[in-house]
Amino acid sequence: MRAPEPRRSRIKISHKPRVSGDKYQRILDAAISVFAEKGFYVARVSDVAERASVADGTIYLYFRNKEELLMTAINSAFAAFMSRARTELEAIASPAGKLRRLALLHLETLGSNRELAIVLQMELRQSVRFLVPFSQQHMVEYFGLVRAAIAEGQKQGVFRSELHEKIAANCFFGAIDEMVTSWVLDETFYPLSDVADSVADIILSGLER
Amino acid sequence: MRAPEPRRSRIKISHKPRVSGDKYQRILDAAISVFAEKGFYVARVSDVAERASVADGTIYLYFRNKEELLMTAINSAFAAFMSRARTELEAIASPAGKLRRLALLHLETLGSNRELAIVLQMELRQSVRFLVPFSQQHMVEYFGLVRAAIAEGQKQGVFRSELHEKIAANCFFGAIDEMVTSWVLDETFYPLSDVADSVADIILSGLER
Amino acid sequence: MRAPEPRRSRIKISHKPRVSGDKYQRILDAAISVFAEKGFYVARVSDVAERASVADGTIYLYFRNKEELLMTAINSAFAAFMSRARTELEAIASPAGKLRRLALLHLETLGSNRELAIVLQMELRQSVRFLVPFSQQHMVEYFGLVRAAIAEGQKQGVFRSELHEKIAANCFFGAIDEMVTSWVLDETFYPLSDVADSVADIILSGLER
Amino acid sequence: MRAPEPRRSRIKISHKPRVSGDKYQRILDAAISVFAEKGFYVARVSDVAERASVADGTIYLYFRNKEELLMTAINSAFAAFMSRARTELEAIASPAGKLRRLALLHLETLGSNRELAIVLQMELRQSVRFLVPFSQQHMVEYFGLVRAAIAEGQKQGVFRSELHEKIAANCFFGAIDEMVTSWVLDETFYPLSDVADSVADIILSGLER
DNA sequence: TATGAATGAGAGTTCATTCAT
DNA sequence: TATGAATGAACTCTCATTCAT
Repeated sequence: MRAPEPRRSRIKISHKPRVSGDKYQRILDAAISVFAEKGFYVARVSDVAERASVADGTIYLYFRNKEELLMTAINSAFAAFMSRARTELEAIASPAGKLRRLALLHLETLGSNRELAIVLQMELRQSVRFLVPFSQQHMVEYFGLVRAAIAEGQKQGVFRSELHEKIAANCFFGAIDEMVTSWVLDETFYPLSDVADSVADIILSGLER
Repeated sequence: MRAPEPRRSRIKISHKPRVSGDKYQRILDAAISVFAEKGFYVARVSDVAERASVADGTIYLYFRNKEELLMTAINSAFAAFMSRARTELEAIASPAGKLRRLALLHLETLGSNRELAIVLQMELRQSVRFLVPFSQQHMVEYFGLVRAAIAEGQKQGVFRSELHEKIAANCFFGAIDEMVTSWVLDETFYPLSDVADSVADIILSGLER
Repeated sequence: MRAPEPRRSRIKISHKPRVSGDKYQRILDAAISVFAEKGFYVARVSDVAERASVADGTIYLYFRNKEELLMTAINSAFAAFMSRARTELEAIASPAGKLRRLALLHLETLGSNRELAIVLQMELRQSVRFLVPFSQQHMVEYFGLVRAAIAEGQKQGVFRSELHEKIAANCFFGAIDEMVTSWVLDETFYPLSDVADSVADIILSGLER
Repeated sequence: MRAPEPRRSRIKISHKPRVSGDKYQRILDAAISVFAEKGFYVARVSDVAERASVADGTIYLYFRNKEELLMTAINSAFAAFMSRARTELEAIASPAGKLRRLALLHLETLGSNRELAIVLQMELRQSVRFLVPFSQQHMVEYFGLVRAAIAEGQKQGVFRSELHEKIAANCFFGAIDEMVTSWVLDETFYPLSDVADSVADIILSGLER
């Protein structure tokens, strides 16, 4: 994902490496960090600016408003995850293997970026309700991967066919998601990815005939 | 839970039936309703007052501030649920039966009170992070019920003993929780309790040896 | 014109004399005064609040925003003038007498309230262009009085009938208006109403056959 | 009026034809246009820059600040008008003829440049109050022409000598000015210069003995 | 000369909370 | 107990101006 030109600027061709790209990413990182720490509504735009070592006004060169800053932060993180997930899952044949891989990927990704995990657990949920359906789209995509694997497993006869595919997907996602939540709230920062196998084990046992 | 005296009241013995209890509960109901609709931060105290047909200032006779209003609303709802859950579970012997009953109770309760469901899904999570550990306590209690049932099942040999009890509890809770979330976000309001069996089925199959 | 209830308040019946009316008028007066001194755009809302001895937020109990504050200030002043003008002109039979009276009234009113004069000279003009056609309406009414008198004079044969009524009205108004402007800009505060006769004399001589 | 060197330019002798003059004038034109459209305070410097196809910063090479940009724009337009007016009036002998010519010139000039008319009607007035007495000077000069003609007419006995020369000048100017204002606000863009004769007729009749 | 990304002071406005009634 | 007008701290966002390139 390329850092865009500042919003107000007219297009210009520059021979020197852009520094703005740097700023754009710094603001995004600072946003994740600050929103994770304080929550979207409690965080002030100037907190983000300060953490990004940027003037308040600079943020508005890149983002229309505070909300867009949150959305962009969430989306770019989510998009990166989905792109990786899609690629990795393609290489795996068995539905169970796919789900197992997805669980690991999910927990690894968030387990290695606690701030992002917090923002996704807390703010994404809010944004799904209130803000643009933009972010809802990501969840739909994610669930798409899960449901496809489950449906395929049912067709192949390895998963119980009497289960409703959507309910099963919710159980799968919910179980993983709750691991993240409890990890986020936990004081002792054990490696989140360690539990991936256990979770996958329970859910897959529940799905398999 | 008893409706308390307004905070600032001077000591006074009244022979008239309390109308304050009425107002107290109306404010609490209005709070759930408004917070569900707009979210805690977007909702204004005056919105709650208006929905409760009460003056803005009246709210501060019963609650120290906006935050306490949220906490109290969440807690009173949660306490009611936990009290019922505890009672009902006592009457059930088998660990699997307990979990099955809990799933149904959880989904029935929230499925019959959408606004409450929304507040718990969205605001409880936030409050667990930021506000008093007060609300965290409830979660701990809830998980206590789940973990006790799982541990008992393992001791009885009906649940696989190699599973980490806490992880299993997370899977159970997460699966149910995600059903609520997806129901809350779903446009089509199907009866949430209908899925209780399916969810319990998947998770229990995953737990049972 | 009655001072309205604060905007946010729910209707309430009070037996005590309202103090808010006091505040409403104080804010309006302060607005005229501050806008006269600094101009609408340079004046800060907090300047108005300070001059009215009121908190910043109080202004927003009575006015939706800064612009509405200006509009209301202008309109209430203008409405008072127009109401008086209409009444007085009714009592006068001859068209020339009416115009002469109007000139005096105009110059007396503004000459005795320099701040109002400034706001009308400077801000009304702007508002006529940019803001609601609300304020334009007032000008149309004023010109209505002038044009009616001119038309009547032409019908009676005392004013030259070859003159375009609208152009004549513009000359009349423009001459008076310019007297106000030059008085507003002048350092020496001579009584503005003193020049009413001279101005009326010149214009009426120009109109009469 | 010569386009000056950009303010911060280092001394340098250039053999190439000046393009800067081009930019200087483009900025001035853009300023008139944008200020006419939005008003001085609502217009942003970047609006002017955009309309002049120039970078924001470039404007500050030629003008100290936004205010100076307005003042210069007004002054250069006014100066051009005054220079032409002075020349033309010299060639006319009779005071009445001079005033008649001035009315036509005024209405022709503004009638053929609506944007300039708007800026002068709206912004000049403001600037006369708040900004440098710089612009006031122009008005004084203009009035000087009018008053000289009136005084001369009184000396020659063609204008009524009992009239106060300054009041008469105000009537003359106010009448013309109001024609411009009403034309500016009017939707139907009739030729402004067409009314010059009528206006001059009314005022001169008022002045003549 | 020219650019436009960056700055940051400062504006309008909101709203949780108070307190006189 | 109850009210709601009043408060003012604090927020988001704008935009004139600067300066490194």
